Amino acid sequence: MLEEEKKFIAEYDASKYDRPSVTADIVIFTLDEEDDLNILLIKRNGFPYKDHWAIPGGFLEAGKESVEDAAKRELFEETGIKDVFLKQLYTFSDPGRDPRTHVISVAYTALVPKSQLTIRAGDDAGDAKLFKIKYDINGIRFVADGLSINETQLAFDHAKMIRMAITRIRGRIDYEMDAFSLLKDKSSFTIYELKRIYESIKNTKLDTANFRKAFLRNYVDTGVVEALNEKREEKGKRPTSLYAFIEKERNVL
Amino acid sequence: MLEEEKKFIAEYDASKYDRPSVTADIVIFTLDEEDDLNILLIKRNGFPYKDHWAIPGGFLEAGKESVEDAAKRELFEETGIKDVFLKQLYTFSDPGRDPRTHVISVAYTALVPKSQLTIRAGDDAGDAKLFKIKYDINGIRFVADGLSINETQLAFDHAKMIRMAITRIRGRIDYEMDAFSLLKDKSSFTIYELKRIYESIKNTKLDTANFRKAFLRNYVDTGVVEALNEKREEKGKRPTSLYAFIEKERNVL
DNA sequence: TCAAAAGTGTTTCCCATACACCCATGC
DNA sequence: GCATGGGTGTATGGGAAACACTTTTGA
Repeated sequence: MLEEEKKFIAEYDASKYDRPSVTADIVIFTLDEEDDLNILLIKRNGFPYKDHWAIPGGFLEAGKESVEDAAKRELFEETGIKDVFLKQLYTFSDPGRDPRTHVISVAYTALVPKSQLTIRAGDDAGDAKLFKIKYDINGIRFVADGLSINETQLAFDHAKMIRMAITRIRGRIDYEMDAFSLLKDKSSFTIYELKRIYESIKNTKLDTANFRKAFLRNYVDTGVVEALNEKREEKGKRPTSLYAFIEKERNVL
Repeated sequence: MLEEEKKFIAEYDASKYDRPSVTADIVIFTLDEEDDLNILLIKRNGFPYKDHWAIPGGFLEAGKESVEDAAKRELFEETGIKDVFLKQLYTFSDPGRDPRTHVISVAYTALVPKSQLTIRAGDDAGDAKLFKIKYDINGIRFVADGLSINETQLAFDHAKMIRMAITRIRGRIDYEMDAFSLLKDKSSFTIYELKRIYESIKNTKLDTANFRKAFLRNYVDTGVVEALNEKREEKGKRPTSLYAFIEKERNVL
């Protein structure tokens, strides 16, 4: 590096430009016992939007971490989860979206099997809960034991983030491997477990025969999934063939 | 709003959290006279990466504008273009990606017909040029009259941004309406002009008959494109039917 | 009459969809 | 037996790909 350049950088005064605050926010999807799509919301402890429900997230520690690392850190603090599928969704940056100051939020999507989730209310959250996602004419509703929240009641522009995350995941599921992230056990699952994940995300019923054929063609024949020569037995049912997902490097796009 | 909340916001001290700088960077694609895909690069006037080529961009004026508005402002300053198709690509936030300080860059993609581009070197740029995008075994090269730049020579992580932008646009072109943005005249174009755009972006040759059928089915039959009952005559060629793109609200996803 | 580009028709194959039907298990 | 869910076979239709062919123009 040139001397001149070293000098420039040493004397660089970042404060001459106004800087925004930056947060990482995470839309965490999971499936509940009934195979319905759920989302994790936390109840805000402080202002603004005190006592409103929101998606988890927190401020970037500038100079120390990337926003994705901040998201991972927050995710771990909020849910105890590590090594999770985290996908950048969109960056929200309207100057007025947070009443305190200009806050830019980079939203991420995480797909997590419920068995791996440890939900706990952190410092900033009075409560943390999984909510079923229900669709009606007025938009999306979030439902958990007794509680029913309309999307307009969420903090900040979090409803927009969630809507975007649902749209995105639905669009991606057919040609990406996102669905596998929601399996309880990626290295031993049945076609029908995977099918139920697809159905929950797309909010439709799928044909068994056709799903099976697509599964074999797209995943097994291409080597993404390996057929284990084992069966899982459950009472009252015919034993089911098991498959294993071969983990690959994940693309950030 | 509660009194308590008002007080909280009034007394909120944003400076207690370290904040990063934020920039908007723009990958501007266009087609040249030979229908090759081009990208706009500027030569940096100041440190860091002085005299290196980079994609245009600039700092967000925090509190005054969204990052997208900053991108539009920079785009106008650099190219004289307004009302352009701008798509958020990805947010880059590694703490070390800029030697000055932690700089988070939100990258955007713009597709602009060359006829609408007014290229001029701005305050921060010693030079601004359109470069042909060439692919070889070593990656991408950028070529303009005499100049040939390897992707590793670009400033910051801009090579990564460009590669991502190309991948994204290729993936989107078949099911989005991005290609229309590159037409000289969206309200009067031929099938073959559109076909050449597809070919440049995908870097392949397409079959005339099949492209025509897909065009009629996907765009004309769905009302996205209207068949004008006019023909454009050019010497030496059979007259070509003209079509008009019906502009719709654009989705940010 | 020839080159160049516009435009048409046909055939083949793959795949999505629909749906009827058979299989293995526990009770 | 029958309910439950696992698993198979087949018929249909539409679209993608390949390609041979015709049309209109200017030179």
